[in-house]
Amino acid sequence: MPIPSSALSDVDPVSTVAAKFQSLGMDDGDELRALLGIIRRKATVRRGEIIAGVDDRTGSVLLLLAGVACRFQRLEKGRRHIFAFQYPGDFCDFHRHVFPEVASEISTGAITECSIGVVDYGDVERIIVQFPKLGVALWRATMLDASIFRERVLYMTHRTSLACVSHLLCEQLARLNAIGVSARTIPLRQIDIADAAGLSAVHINRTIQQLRMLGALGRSSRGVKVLNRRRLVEIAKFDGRYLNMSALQSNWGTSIEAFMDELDAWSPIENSQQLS
Amino acid sequence: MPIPSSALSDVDPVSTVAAKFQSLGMDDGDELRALLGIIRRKATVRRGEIIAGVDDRTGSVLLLLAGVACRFQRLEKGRRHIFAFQYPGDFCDFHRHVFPEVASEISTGAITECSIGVVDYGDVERIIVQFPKLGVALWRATMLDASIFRERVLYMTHRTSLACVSHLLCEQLARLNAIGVSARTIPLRQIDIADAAGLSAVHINRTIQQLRMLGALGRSSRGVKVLNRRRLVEIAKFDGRYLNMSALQSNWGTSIEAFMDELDAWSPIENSQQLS
DNA sequence: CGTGCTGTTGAGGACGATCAATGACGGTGG
DNA sequence: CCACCGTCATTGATCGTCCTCAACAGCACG
Repeated sequence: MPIPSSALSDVDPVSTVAAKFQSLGMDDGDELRALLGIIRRKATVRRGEIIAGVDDRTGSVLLLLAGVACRFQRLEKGRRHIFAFQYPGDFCDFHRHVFPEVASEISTGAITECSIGVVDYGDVERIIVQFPKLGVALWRATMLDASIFRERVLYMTHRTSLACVSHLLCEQLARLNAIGVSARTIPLRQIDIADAAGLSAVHINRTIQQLRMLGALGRSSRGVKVLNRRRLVEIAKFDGRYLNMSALQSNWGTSIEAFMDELDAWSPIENSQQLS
Repeated sequence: MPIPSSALSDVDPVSTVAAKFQSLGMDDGDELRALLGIIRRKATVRRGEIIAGVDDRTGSVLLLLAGVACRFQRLEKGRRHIFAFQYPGDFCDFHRHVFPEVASEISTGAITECSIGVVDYGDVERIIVQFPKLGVALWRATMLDASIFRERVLYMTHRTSLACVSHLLCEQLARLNAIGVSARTIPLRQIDIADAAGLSAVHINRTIQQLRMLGALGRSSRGVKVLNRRRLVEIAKFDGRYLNMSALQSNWGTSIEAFMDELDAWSPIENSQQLS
């Protein structure tokens, strides 16, 4: 039985960006080539560092090529709110160039070590004029972000922490899956989950322990280890359609059944303790 | 002393759309004329009715010309989550045309009687190609929506209900102000506020009573009556920069001081009971 | 081999949900 | 003109979730 499991640093940038574009409704045509063609250079950012800070005034758009990043805002008392997690193929900071007046407080940080592509925003404007469909695709990317955020807020507001956290984890699994990464460990600290879910780290810890007792999660020194995706999906009542990721994996979303079958094929249930 | 107070049905569609476009970084040039030129017809929707439902499959984009609308999603048990309030000049349902796969569950409803302009989405695509700057402006409109939503979520997650509700009300005042409406009554029911803030209607009621005792609000049979904006802004710690509404009123945002001075000039403090 | 970050556990308290009933108001039809 | 009814606002009481503070354990890293 093949266990597809590639680390996040192994992803191929080109195919990842292509997959992302496919999920935005573009085929791999001239637009994709044009976009890839304007990547000027690459950079590496270490875990915990800022990729794009509040005060940066460069004309560069950043495209995440490997690793996991997050868009966040600092609040008073040093707290942090994470609006979005970002994976290879995602643009980190388009908002800062398209509408800088409005998104001024938002930074992007590296959750794991990240590799990023640097693109000149002027070049983006140029190829948007050349390929109007590309402009619409980038617009759609913003709407996809909004959709993901809306769904999270729905869970934050109207569900228990158990559903909220499990849903958040399902989202990460789906997005990792969409870029060809089938790892069972999600590289997020409990603090990251807390700041994204709007809950305290203490409560996240207790919720994760509940999910462990339900057999969905396991223990892991760094990151969250998923033992049983099917159970996680059940607990979260996860329906991935809002992610529009039919491109790489038609199993998520359209048919939960097929999705779960496929998952269990390579994700044996190792642990099934009951919550007493 | 002049009391500028125009009802929402009195707003002039053209100048309102123009103001909106200005806040998106466009000048009133050919793009605006092109956009206004493709409005095919107008329609009226009564209070409480659906403007754009989940299953509507028309090729028409709707542009709110008068009234207040909201973008919402129905949840189980008949509950409703309001993602955004919409005012004249706002597009109601671009997401449904630009990225229908992802925004499928979202409807738009009329909070007050609404007048809407109907635009053919094909026409929009056509003039976007003709005026690439217009495409960017619409992209920016989506980002502005996202910014407003982010700010609300920040308050929902990290503040008390008092700050959350007062902030929500400040946002509505600012947006009304931006389209030239200086009414002191916000046409939202407590239920609407509850569904937007993610709180129960009962709790909203108690929070509003607190704001009344603090002298910020008054009583009103329908809608929320604002007695003292300055106090409301203080309570909310409202900073309107995230709305990017420098166009019509430079007083909001850039300088809270000037903003509050200007407000008090025409918003006399009628009621200043103390919270015992 | 320390040192700091991350995860874990306990106890107490505050905020907001829920349920249920009542009041106030406006619109409608007889 | 008045009776009726539905919507919206209001109030009280109880309960649960999650926060906060505080202390400690364990691991990774230098």
